Amino acid sequence: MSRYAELILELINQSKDHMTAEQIFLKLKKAEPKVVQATVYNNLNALCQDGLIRKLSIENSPDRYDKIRKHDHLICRKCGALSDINFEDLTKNLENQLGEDILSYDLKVFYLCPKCRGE
Amino acid sequence: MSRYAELILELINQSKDHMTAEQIFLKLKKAEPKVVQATVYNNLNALCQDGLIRKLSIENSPDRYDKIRKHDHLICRKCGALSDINFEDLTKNLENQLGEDILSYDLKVFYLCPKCRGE
DNA sequence: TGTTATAATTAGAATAATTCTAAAACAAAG
DNA sequence: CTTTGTTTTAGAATTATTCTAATTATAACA
Repeated sequence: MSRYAELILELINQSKDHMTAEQIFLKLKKAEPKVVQATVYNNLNALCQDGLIRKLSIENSPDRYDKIRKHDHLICRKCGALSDINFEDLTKNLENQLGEDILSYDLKVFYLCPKCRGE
Repeated sequence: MSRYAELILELINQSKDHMTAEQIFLKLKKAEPKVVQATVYNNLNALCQDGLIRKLSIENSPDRYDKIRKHDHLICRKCGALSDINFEDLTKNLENQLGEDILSYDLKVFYLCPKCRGE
């Protein structure tokens, strides 16, 4: 694995945020001022291919990159705040309904976060 | 609702596909040769805002637009084929786990379609 | 060590998707 | 008819991302 790929993987695994490629680039740049955007994109793609991170596509926002450990996402419809949550695993349930093996699933749950609800 | 908005809404509601803005534009153009891409984007955004359609963001593909009626999506990891499926409604289940009201959820299930599995 | 091969990185152009801007066309209301 | 507001247009602009070709770094080995 390439030098930058390791650093990027570490950044993603250590961050609680769901960073865009741009944010990852800026963060990496602090430690490695010579790095360039294309490198970040290349490595992000490679890491996705290798199954070490996953890409999250979310409406009206650039793609975000996330650790691979299985979890779901909770999103505020109003302010867009995105957080991790662990709902009970649905794999078996979904397989029963589908009647076939599933590889994975992606669950986003929309609600109003306390802050936005309070207004 | 604007002229084109109605036509676009109808196209989406009548199609079984999950069309990109580009595909909708091309389809609409057949009936309305003067229409222009920006108009399609404007109207798609307006329709989303009004809650009449929904936008689907899927990794490595432009956004797609879909009817609003609640359903889930089944996606082949290999060929990317996207189809609708109705899994049992999870709202109550998720609300129990979350302890709060949810507005909606978006569930994508990945598997290998029979064609790709067969290879 | 010098030579060759391979992989990683860079700079910057190119592309794709989408949005913006300002003007033109259209529609409705007085 | 005018005025006012909305919709549509053309095309430029922006954003996110990928591509290309050159450059640099790394490793393999004669």
